[in-house]
Amino acid sequence: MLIHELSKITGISIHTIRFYEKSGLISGKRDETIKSNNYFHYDEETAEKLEFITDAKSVGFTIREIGQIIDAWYNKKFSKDEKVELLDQKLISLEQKLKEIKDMKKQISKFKEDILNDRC
Amino acid sequence: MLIHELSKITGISIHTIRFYEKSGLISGKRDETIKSNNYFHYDEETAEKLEFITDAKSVGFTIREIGQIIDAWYNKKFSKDEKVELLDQKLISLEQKLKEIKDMKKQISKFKEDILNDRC
DNA sequence: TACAACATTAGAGTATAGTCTATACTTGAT
DNA sequence: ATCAAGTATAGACTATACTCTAATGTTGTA
Repeated sequence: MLIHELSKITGISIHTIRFYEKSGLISGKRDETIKSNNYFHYDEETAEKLEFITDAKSVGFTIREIGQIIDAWYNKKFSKDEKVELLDQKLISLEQKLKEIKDMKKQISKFKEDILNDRC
Repeated sequence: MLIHELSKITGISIHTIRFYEKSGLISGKRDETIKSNNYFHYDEETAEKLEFITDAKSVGFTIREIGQIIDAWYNKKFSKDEKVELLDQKLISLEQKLKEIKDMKKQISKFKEDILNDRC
């Protein structure tokens, strides 16, 4: 599929898709049999990656981190050990975020109780 | 205390403290009895706010959101109902973040299993 | 009194993550 | 053939959250 359709099915703007392409998160392929244009073609896998990117952004991973995770998943360049180590790191950082959010929930709940009980 | 000490006890740079001051998150008081300078004076409460800001930033709240929470907590301008409603909103958004992170943990764990079992 | 260490403001610079514009070429329907 | 709609690249612009520099004034200790 071309970028327009990829944008339509993922809900991500064409500009943003191009930005992710430039950032190395995804990569369309050029059809060498077509000489008249330079259009990028995208597959289902790219659509999956874009969905992952959306989720990963919302948990606070940076573009660089998301690139690393995608590489660990799709890229042949890295050894099994390297991939597993990277994913383990990310799991640890997610565990940390989980704890921070739970603590923040407690803190804000306490704020709320104090307000309800006129303690401030 | 002056900004240097506030920086030292919170571990937040003077530049960043001034940035938070300009952003309205904290506000030092000028000592009107001292005519010779314009120095800001900070209290323990400000140090507490800065600690809160650090925690809130790390769970992904923006400066604007953090300002709202601090206002709900310290500011007399808002009604009890307004304050509670804001904090409830933030609790809901934390609950959402919690879910997203748990889902991401599952997804990355699955990636990891697939790599360990040579399914990719 | 000298001077290092502290304080202030204004504004410039940086990094991240987009978002948009300009220019130009290609494709597909009429 | 025309022309709207799609595609590509380069680069400008924006927002957020700092981070730093310059210029200038104040304070405290030797």
